[in-house]
Amino acid sequence: MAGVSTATVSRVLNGSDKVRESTAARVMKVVEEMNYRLDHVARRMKVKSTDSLVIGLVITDIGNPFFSNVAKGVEDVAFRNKHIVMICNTNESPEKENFFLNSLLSEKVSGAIIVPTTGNGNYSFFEGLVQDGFPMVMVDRKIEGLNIDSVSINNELGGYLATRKLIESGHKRIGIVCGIKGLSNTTERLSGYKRALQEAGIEVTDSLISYGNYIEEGGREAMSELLSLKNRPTAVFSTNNLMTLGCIKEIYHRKLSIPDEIALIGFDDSTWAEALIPPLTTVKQPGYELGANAAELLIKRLSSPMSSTMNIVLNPEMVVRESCGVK
Amino acid sequence: MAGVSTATVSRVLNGSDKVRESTAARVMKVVEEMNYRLDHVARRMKVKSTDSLVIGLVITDIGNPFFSNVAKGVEDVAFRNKHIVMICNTNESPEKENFFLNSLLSEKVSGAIIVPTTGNGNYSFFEGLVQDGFPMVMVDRKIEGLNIDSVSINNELGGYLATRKLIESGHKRIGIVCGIKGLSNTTERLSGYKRALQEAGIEVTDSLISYGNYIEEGGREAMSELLSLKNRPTAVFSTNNLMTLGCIKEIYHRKLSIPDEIALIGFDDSTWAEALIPPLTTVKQPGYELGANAAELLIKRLSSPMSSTMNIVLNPEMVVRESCGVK
DNA sequence: ATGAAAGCGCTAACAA
DNA sequence: TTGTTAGCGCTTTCAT
Repeated sequence: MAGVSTATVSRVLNGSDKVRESTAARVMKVVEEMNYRLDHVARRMKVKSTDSLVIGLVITDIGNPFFSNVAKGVEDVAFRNKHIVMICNTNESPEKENFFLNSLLSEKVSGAIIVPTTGNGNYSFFEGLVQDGFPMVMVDRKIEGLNIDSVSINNELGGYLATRKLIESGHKRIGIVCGIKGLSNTTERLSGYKRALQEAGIEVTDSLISYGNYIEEGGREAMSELLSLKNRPTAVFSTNNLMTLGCIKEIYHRKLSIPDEIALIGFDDSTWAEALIPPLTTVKQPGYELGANAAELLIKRLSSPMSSTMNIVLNPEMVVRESCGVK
Repeated sequence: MAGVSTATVSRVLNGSDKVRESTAARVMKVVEEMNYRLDHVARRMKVKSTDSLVIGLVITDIGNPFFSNVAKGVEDVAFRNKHIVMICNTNESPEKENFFLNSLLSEKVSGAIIVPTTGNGNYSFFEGLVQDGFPMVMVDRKIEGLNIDSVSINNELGGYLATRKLIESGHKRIGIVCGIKGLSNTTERLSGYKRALQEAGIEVTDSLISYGNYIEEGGREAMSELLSLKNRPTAVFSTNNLMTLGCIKEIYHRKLSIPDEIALIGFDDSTWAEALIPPLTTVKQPGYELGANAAELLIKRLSSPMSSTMNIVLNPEMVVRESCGVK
């Protein structure tokens, strides 16, 4: 319609190369007029897969504000780089994780950002993808032994800081509500907790360590266990936001007062943490930054697949409010 | 490799047609062995676009728990139907909305689920898409005059119920913190508020109506305005969860007590509503169901493009806790 | 029940 | 600077 070949149209649309200005203008005019839209799917058949302008994001729970912030960070950076993102929600199921990754591969996405479901379920599958050179970056959780980019927070430090804060407030019997056994961040937060105790000369007591699987109901049950102990803790460190909500509900249920009868520190500073009474002391995890950094890392890797992998570790920060007992 | 033509492989992989069992088995064996994966992109070049197995979701704020629940609902239903979803986050920007919709079209998605940014910014654009037969369903917000599927909640009823509850608790000066001017749900919630007042013979006072743009900071400012009134309200209805958080922070800041000095009802029952002191009374919006229904509607439409459009309206529910003053 | 072959819309190499 | 053309991997008619 513009009296030029398809090749020229392609050149104009890709803003590239040496096309005479007048020709480009003529093409663009027709493009506008007929509302022509490049077929991105056909394009992806020719272009190398790192140029697909689509990236995948596989997360474990889009309903969790922490992860939805991660998603927002990914989204924003992707948009700024003209990429679009396919979000998949695994609900911690390795089967769904496997299915989604295969789908993304079939979709010829340029790469993927992944919060792995468990430490090992799909290990050999991941390994194969890495060997095939599929660009991936792990976020929030790592898988040991896999040489790929990752962005995570210093969970050990987070666990340490929270526990130390509680110790500073005079507590000696400090319980912890852990997440899912076997996940790197669970292990790390727990080991930070232990380090703080040991440093203060407090013995680590097994019965004070409980697990809540990173969900609200689990947190409530774990807190219930802890509070049912004959010699119950005077303070508890809950290692994720959903479980913290469960903990709080259990505490209210038993009509105990925070922080006098039971001090509490959470993990993940959610918008609502400040609105609680008393306002919740938490370890702040920069979810948005986590996502944004992961997306930047992935997009960088697309253009330089050979550069050596890197692990970015963001430091968590204590947000001291009132639930831990000292201002 | 299996000694058959590509046509036969295609038939086997699509589980269709008349292929001899033994042939199919032979093909599948090779597929497994060589880890063959169908190229979904190439497939989409041949198949009609309603069979692409990809749908788009364009929402305004993935960081808002309400919308992330919507996304989760969409995701789950999509997965069950073997679809994958591309999520785009507009941040209420009509430009981004326009860009994303074009991208989705370029990606040849089967259809899209959309939370429109404003009542009219891209109206004619949407209209064009509808005329071209692009399957869309609006969720949460509607655009007047567009004949397409929608899933929303009865916002007017939500506004009415909340306000009536406050009236029942004996309040006569009731403020409202509205969302973004011009959005259908803002208007509807406000009109429910007015109806309840009128029904009770209470005059609608302009100074008691403020706007907070559906964000936390806006909610805080709106609440501040209301509380600065010489004759301030004794109760406030905040029309979304983020603004409610802002309201609460402002109330704490002024050291007022809920519900004695100021009663409060929120909109959107978030996980944390119950953990506040006093627990927050809210109008519960079924975000997950909203998303799930929208996805079901869209997927149905893909197979029957001609059936008449429908509007699904879900009813909100009051969750009475303590912040409104009566148990 | 299976194969041969056309063609989806694009980009890139080569030619002019 | 622009055009010609091959071919990306698949599905689908039409033959066989």
